[in-house]
Amino acid sequence: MAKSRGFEVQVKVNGQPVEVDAGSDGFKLFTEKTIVAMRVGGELRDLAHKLQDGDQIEGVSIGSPDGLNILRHSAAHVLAQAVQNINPEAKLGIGPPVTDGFYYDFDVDQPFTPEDLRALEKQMQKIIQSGQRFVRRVTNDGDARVELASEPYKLELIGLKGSDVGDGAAEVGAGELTIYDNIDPATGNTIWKDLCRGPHLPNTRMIGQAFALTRVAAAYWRGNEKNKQLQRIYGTAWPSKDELRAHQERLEEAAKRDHRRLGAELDLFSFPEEIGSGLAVFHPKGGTMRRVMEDYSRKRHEESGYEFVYSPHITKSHLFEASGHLQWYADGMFPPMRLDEEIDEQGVVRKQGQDYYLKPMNCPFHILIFKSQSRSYRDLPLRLFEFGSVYRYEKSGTLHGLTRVRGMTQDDAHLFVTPETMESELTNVLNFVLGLLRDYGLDDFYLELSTKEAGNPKFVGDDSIWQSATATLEKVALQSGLELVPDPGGAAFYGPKISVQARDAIGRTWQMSTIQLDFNLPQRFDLEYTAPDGTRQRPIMIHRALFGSVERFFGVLTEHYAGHFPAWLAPVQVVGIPVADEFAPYLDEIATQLRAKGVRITVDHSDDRMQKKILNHTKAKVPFMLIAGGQDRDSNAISFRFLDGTQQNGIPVAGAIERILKAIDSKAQV
RNA sequence: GCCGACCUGGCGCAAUUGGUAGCGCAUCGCACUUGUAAUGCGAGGGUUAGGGGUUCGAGUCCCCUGGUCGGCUCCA
Repeated sequence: MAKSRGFEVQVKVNGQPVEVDAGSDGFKLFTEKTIVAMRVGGELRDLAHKLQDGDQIEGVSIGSPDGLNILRHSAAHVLAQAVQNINPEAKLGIGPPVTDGFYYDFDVDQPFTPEDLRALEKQMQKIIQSGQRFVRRVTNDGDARVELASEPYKLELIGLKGSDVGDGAAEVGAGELTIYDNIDPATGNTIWKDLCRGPHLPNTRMIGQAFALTRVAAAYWRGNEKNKQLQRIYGTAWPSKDELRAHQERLEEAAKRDHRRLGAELDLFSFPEEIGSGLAVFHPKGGTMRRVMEDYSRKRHEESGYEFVYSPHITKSHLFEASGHLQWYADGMFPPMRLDEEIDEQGVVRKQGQDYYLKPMNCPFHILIFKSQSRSYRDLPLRLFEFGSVYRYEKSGTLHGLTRVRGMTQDDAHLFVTPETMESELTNVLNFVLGLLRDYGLDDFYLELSTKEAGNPKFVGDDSIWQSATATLEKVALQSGLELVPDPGGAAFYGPKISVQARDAIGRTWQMSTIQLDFNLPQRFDLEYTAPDGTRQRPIMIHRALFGSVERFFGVLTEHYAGHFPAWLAPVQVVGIPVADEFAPYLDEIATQLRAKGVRITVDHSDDRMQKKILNHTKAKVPFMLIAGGQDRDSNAISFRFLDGTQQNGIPVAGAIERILKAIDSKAQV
């Protein structure tokens, strides 16, 4: 370390005062290899950044969220360099870190193939091992335009700057324009460079071996459908091979839970090609589960003051003109069926036809039920509930198993309330929703408040109405004590909403219930009730889906439980396995007793060996296996085998029945 | 909708440079009657997603349609 010549600067490192020579950089302060960057006065900087007197400094460890982003961002640069090594004609898009990894977009003539990824990984290895230094260089618009003349997308970013860039924020920050040079440590030559805000790892070598390119995809430049599609390469990078392996194992665990796979394995549902994309059929086992889910929901709704209504799947166009759906969301609806039109020989319409639409939402129907009679304030809150089948023409590329379909069943309720009761009703609804979700086994929530985006014509209705509605929702959400995350611009076109986000067993979050306030439809349909003073008043509508859609909720629960459902939901709750045929009648008799109590039980009469039966029913994830042989029959007992492989032998039949009923009743996962 | 990859008996997979479809599981039959994750033997089942083209010959090559997957966009 060079001795100071006459003056030193004082900085604070993690709050502790430290004196260093003038002109020192972060490498002087942090000798541990795990520190890859630093925060200076809160700003992320390269370790090569020169320290100033009075700087408040913290080291950024590679394993921290900031450190991981820097690692992945640097890996993205190396990927881009590798691509241009192999194909110098490739034009660079953007290359930011994302959750668990990074991507880089390229404009290339030939899309990348999976084989290209292997070659690119090798090329990246070479770059990483060559130990190139990432060196930050401040430039200006004019110079950068000259340097990057052959990179049209970078030029566009230079023109945009700061806050306008969206995803390009990793390239050009709000402050000065910078380029990172990749310097060959042996020669000092610049091997490659990229417009970038940084910071970066000091050296490519620090990326190490724990990275992988994972997939290729297309992505619109700057996320806009109207722009050219670039070819995107996704990768992942971690501080160590163990962490990379752990990440890959998490992906494998998620794949094992994939409801599309489990749906086929457990014979729950399928998507026959003959029906059409995004349209599911539920098989007997899935159907049983659905019925149980729905029945329980019905029971709880009934207890909570909801009334049950039914409405048809199709309607004449007028209803959706009145509701505004055809004006705003016709693209998301199936095209109309034109009925009753009569045309003469000359092709002239003799009788005007009628357009019928499949319904994408239930609300207009429930509104008509409200309007079927004069309403008094005594009728309110009126809570109308329906498992309503709706159809939405989702773009083919967005369909995904049961979680994104074209035909689904909403557990939909519309509540008509007075302004005075709106707040208490919203509170009730939120508590009801959370309580019911807990019964189905989800208990880790946060809330999202979706509000309108100023100036977007998609949102209909008065600003002042939006403001008061939003304020009320926020108040109710905060009272719940749950974490509340803002979602600006995420509102429905007719009003703001609270959505309940649930974390599943492996920490993924799913949007579940939504509670939406609507001041718009009551107005469009001219809804009224008579107030205590005899005046006519407009009710407020609350839209509320609890599962969201039954199909989607079914998929989420399947993934949450990995197919190992709690006994009350399991399609087959108990299976009897005789040690030999002669014990089957003994089990049949126990099965009769259990069936009388409403338990879903089968006795396996197949001529498989007992061991094979255990295998089969374990794979089918039946919560209780009841095994019976001579010892059990002699003592009027049975033996339990559970899915984790444990067993309890010689349990008296009466106790066993009680054990099973208790598990079902308590909604426990056995 | 856009880009790319893919589609072989119910399911999971094989089939050298285009040469005439195999395996495992499942299903069915027979035998076995067994104490906690696969008993043995045998049988049936595919116009290789559908259609068209190239070729003496197509699961293999080309085109169209449908569907699936990964992304982008969208998500009332």
